[in-house]
Amino acid sequence: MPELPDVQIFKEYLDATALHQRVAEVLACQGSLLEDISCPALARRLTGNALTVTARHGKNLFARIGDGGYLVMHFGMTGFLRYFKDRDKSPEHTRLLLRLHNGYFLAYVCQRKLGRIGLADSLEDYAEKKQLGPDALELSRDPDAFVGRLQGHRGALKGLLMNQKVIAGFGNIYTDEVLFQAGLHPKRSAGELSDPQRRSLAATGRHVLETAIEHRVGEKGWPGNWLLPKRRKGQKCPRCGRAIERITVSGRAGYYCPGHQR
DNA sequence: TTCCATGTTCCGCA
DNA sequence: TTGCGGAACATGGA
Repeated sequence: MPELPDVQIFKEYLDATALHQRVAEVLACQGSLLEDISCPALARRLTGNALTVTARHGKNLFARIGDGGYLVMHFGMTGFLRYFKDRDKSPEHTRLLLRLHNGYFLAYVCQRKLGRIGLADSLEDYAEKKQLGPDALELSRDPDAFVGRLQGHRGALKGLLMNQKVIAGFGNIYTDEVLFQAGLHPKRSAGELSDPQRRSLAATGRHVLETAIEHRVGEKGWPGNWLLPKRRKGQKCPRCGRAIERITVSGRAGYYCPGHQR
């Protein structure tokens, strides 16, 4: 689930729940998910402080610790946050569990352990360290910058959009949706696109991301004319009725409509 | 049992 | 040297 729209919703969830609540105790910590810090060191850093401000860059969620640096959370393929009052309701696969001064708990849950938790002095430092490209939502709102960012690449469009070093935020799911709505084949070479086509791709990307966030489509179900609810081989394309096909592009499964994506 | 899955990283090839 | 694509990683459900 956790691509840019999902992480934006996690951010809003954290803002509405655990934000400003001081951490009383770190009750669980999976060391293998931590980047460049130990569990005891992380616990020392968090205990007695509150998460005060949140931010997001691509698929990374940042939460400022007191007035110091940031806790950085990446959710892998299966991560999410949960805020709850009864410790017995602690979700399975909780990898970091905070007890807060108001008696509630905040859990970072990650079944497949592909997520990461770390610290950063600033968003800029972290983005540089991870070589992250500009945030996809911000970049798509600036069509000229988006066009410039895509120039000079010649690989498959799907791989390009999923490359976090080029643009941070699109994953496998939403890349399929953007290319579907843009009418572009996932294997189409990025180098073949004209600048007007790149500009149009920015508008489609912006529309998909904003719609997904505003309507919480990941939770509530996707619009019927989107690819995502039909993202299985043999389903009918909601635009032209052709059968959806599955191909492998840049090492990932891609679903597309051979009728109108070229 | 085998395959597949919304994540990133690493390695080999051109 | 750089860009691209595939394999590997950890875990569990179909």
